[in-house]
Amino acid sequence: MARGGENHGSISCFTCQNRDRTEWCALSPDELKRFDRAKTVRDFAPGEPIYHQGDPSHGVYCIESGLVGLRKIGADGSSTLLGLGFPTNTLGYRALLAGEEHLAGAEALKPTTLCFIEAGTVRDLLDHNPALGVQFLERAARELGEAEEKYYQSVTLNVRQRLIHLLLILRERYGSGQRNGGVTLELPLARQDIAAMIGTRPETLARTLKKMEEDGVAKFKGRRVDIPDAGKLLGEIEGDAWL
Amino acid sequence: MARGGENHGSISCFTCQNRDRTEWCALSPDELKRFDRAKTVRDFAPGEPIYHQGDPSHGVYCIESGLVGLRKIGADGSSTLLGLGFPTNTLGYRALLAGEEHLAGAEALKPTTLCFIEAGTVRDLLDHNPALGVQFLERAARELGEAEEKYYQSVTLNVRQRLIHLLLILRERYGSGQRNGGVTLELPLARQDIAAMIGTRPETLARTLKKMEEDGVAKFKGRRVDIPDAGKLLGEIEGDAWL
DNA sequence: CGCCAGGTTGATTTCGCTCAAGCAATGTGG
DNA sequence: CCACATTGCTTGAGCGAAATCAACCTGGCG
Repeated sequence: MARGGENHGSISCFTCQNRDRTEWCALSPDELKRFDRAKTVRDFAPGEPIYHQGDPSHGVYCIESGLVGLRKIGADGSSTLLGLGFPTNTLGYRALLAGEEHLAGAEALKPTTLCFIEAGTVRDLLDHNPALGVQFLERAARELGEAEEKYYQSVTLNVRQRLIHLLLILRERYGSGQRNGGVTLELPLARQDIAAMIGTRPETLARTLKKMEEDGVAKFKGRRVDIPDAGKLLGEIEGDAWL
Repeated sequence: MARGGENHGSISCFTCQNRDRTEWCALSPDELKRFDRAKTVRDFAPGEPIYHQGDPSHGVYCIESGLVGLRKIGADGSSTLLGLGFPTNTLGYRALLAGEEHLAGAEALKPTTLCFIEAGTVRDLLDHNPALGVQFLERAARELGEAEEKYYQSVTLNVRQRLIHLLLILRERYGSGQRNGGVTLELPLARQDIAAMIGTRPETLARTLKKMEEDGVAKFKGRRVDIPDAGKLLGEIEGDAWL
């Protein structure tokens, strides 16, 4: 188990590149000052837990950089990734606002830096700045739509189609186009975690990857994926509502 | 196709029994007056559509009485029920807040009365009353949790377990306890729709029901269900996080 | 070098879907 | 009132997708 770094006070919300793409863009300069003073910055190594499934919410976590996974462990020990957290995303707000426990645990999947803001501070800001509430409301509404869509896909699509959907989402962040119309991407996830993301087993995933290689729609070498013709991938899932 | 009733002005928000269990409890008397004047009341017969999948959101619908289903139709014509709307629930707020189309269509499953509030009015109230936003925020956070849980169950549980979860939810509203510790419930749904709720086919559902009867855990006569020992049902899904 | 976690492969089984037919219950028109 | 479509539900047979169980690679890494 790798150890993550400790606090480092070097990061300021005022210089944060992400800020205007987060909910916190609604804060006034005064509020931002308060927010900046109240926050705690912390680094996490891959695999390191951020909070645990079943914990009450102590506050929210704003992702500065890296990648985090929301993992739910079943009674039988099986693990499912309910979602990913990217930079600019705020984690843990759901449990805080609903007054519930965390449904899933959060852990770093890549070296990650995030800012923790204590529950009381969040609630206080929320009480005094309606615009912040609106930001979170819009965010919650969007995520609710995504969650419903994910459910719908899980009951209507097979493993191969679900995998393709995941690849297309990851392409937006980790993909790089190529001259010939193809795409290459460096996956941020291990096989096990890809399986956990689409709700299947590693064995089934391996077989699906192999079949896709045989069909010539993608090539998988370690975490590198080559997609010669993205259109062919899209063709396999056409008919789906796409966002 | 049965025709629903027309507008009837007889219902007032001031005498509405449900009001303090809805988001609109946050409205001031003044705002409520405005809300009451702006609303449109309408009856729907079973099967009648309220709004359609893919429509932009024109406003929200507050369920006064009855039952509504949120149905998503696939490219192949298959239908999935993404959720149910009970009295006191407000429908259509997600699409409005996220600025998206309706992911699913809404239709009455039982004779239903609901109040429509036009988008502009909702936005206006939201802008002037932060407490209303907080109400919707809490609601969205709760529903987000439910949606994630539903997704999780769809990838980890089999048909029988998903059916049991549904029965336990319906028991809360349609169940009546019996002297001997058993429960009887009158399902508000046809077989097809029960199947659509748990993401399976009617044939599979029929087989599952039969097996459960053979196992003596429940008896299904039409829409009436008899559960001699609720503990036995709970036993089959124990280990799950329960709310 | 040996160990171990992660990944792949193979054999088998289970679950749920598809297709097809049969069977009430309900409705409709003659 | 009866012949008959229609619709919703059940049953059966066969198939296919994915889980399971088990073995075997592979590439770090102490």
